[in-house]
Amino acid sequence: MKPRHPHITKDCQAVSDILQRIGDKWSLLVVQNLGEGPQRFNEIKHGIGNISQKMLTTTLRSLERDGFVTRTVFPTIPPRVDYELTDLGRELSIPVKGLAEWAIANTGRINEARARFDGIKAVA
Amino acid sequence: MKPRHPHITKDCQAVSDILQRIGDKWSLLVVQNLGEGPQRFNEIKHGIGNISQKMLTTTLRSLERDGFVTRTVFPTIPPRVDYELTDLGRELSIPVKGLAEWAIANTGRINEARARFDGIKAVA
DNA sequence: CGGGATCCGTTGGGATACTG
DNA sequence: CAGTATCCCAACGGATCCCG
Repeated sequence: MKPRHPHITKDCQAVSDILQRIGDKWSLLVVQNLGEGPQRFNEIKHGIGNISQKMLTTTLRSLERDGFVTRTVFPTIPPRVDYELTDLGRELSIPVKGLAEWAIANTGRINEARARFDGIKAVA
Repeated sequence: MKPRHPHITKDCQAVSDILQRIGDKWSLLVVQNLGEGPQRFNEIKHGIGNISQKMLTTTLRSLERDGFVTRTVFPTIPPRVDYELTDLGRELSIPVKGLAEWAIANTGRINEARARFDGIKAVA
């Protein structure tokens, strides 16, 4: 009996699950931008730079749904909408920051490995 | 002057970049499985359970390219191929583990937030 | 200003069949 | 056993237009 992986499968699926949420093309950029404090729609948009309005909307809705950000509407003319990280969002950003630092520190090694691999493939 | 985000954009893109690699549907599952030691193709496949052979191949190639796993072929009949984490792969698994533990611990809160959000939407 | 709706190309990923 | 090759569908994501 005694399988080699008692519970890691379930656990890892939880991780895989959350990673598919925040690991999309924009979620982390948005979270990082909001880490500086509440921001308006276009502030985030300009902070990121090349995100389409559609994807920013979609991403913000998704983050809101998962409880990572709050959305506050001021019924003024013109309308104003502020987005802000929740406690959950800020907690999430902690382990993410750990991964972030590793990523920043090791981007070079990954690119080297990739260049090496592609070089071998090209020769072969 | 003094922009609100001096360097976080670049850094965050590095993170976003790596997350798009290992944040796909299967990479982390594979890494976790290989964390137990070297394994053969079908061992990994069965360890994960519902992954298609195509995606396992693709995922392993990708991880190999980025220098996270090594691929060792034994030219026997029938052929045998072992996959194993590299040092880089094991290093990566450390911050990932941090995120993993957070994910496992907070899956409930995310699901609650989601149920709440969807409940509100349904009423509205 | 902050979106929603629509169209459309690109990519991810599963099923199946074939190969060394 | 460990792939490769092909087909095919669904989801992602950008562009554009419209609305309160």
